[in-house]
Amino acid sequence: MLPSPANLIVTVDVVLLTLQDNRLHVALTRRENEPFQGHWALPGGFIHPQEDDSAKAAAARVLREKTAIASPYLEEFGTFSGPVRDPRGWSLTVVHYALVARQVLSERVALYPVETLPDLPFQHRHMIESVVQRVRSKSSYSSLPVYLCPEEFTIPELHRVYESVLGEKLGMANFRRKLDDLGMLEVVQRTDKPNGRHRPAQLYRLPTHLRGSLAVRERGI
Amino acid sequence: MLPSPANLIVTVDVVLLTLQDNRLHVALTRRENEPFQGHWALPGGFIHPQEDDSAKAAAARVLREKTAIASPYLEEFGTFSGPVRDPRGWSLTVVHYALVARQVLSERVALYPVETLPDLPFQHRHMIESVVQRVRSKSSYSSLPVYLCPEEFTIPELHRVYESVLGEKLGMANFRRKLDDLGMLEVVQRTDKPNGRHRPAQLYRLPTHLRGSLAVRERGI
DNA sequence: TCAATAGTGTCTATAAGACACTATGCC
DNA sequence: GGCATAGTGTCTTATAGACACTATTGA
Repeated sequence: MLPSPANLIVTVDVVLLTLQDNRLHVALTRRENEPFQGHWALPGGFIHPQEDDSAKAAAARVLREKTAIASPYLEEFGTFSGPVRDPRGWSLTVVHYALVARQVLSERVALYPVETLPDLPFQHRHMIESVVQRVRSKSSYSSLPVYLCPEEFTIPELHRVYESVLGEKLGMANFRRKLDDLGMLEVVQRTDKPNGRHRPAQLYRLPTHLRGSLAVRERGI
Repeated sequence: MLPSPANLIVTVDVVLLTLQDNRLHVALTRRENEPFQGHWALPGGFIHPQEDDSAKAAAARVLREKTAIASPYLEEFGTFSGPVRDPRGWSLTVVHYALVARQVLSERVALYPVETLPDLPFQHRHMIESVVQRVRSKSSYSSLPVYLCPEEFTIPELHRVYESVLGEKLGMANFRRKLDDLGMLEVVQRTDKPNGRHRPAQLYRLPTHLRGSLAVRERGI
């Protein structure tokens, strides 16, 4: 058996999601090269065997290079492959997804609401829709949405994040019971003065053993 | 940007699972080529861009060629990649898994209990263990184990299959309620005479709209 | 009628949802 | 004290598990 043919195109793509105005947005960048030069597309690129220890490492590198973001949560979603999705020939891409809190973005990055995407090459629209579905599904039984919050957050904040991602109202009392159950909260003492004219909420962060990973519940959020 | 380097090895592997004596077994084949010629390994091979419409199609072809099995359920698991897992160089493999009812196997295929695997190259052991974990997890809230049954099956049979995969006892009354809830049963009239000297169980099959896919429950089996 | 397995009805325990209540901080 | 948001207690309802019961077949 011979090594795999040289005409097989192997890339990684990253679906980077964040919340803006309580709605999921995806980060798109302008393509610098042909094909589709100048078009919006997912941040993506070739695997560099000399630099990358794995497809996931390649995705992290590509994300860093194209958006200057290092996400605390990055996971493989799956592959998309076939003879027609890239005009250059048979291609395979390993799609990853990442979640970050809203933050300052470089000028070469645009955020689009996941419901109203522009035309995108390489089946990127399909990838984004599939990832969003997976993220909604996983959010319904895990701590995943915490990665859409800043490092320190309050329960009311996290509550709004869950409601935004899932698109439904969640009772606060049950929500707290389930967060307890997930063991995903570590108390943080406030150092700053809260700003409202009302009772300030307790600050929390993700405990060390959960950073970059998920806590999961059998019976949902 | 240039096409991806030719020294990148891209393959597919298939973890084919079946039940034997109420225990999960994985199908292994003898490698025909170097490296590791003659060793047991997962059925796998290169993607053939001329023949294969996708990585999944490549996996189905490889499975057919190496084991003569066409599984009713075949799904992508994920990728394994890096510079060291294949002695020939940086490699990426798209791992798939398939479930079949126990059946006659060609002589070139051996079934090993997933708990007692031989030494395997290419991180195949790790892949099998990860897939088994995923299959157990998915079985706990979906119709997945039905693909370990023959096309027509009884509820007591399916019950034993679930118990074997999950490794725990399940109450029959609840089990039936949940199967109903999944909508995964279509009544089949028996044509043959049942063989025991006791009440024969009703035969069922998967309804057409579920063949090759899954029914899922929010609250588990 | 018996043996053996198939299949059901129902009681109890647990967890989810709803919602009213109390707590706390700032003005 | 009043307002605004944080956080809790508790009642009701839905679902899961246990287990005893009935059903159906062949001998």
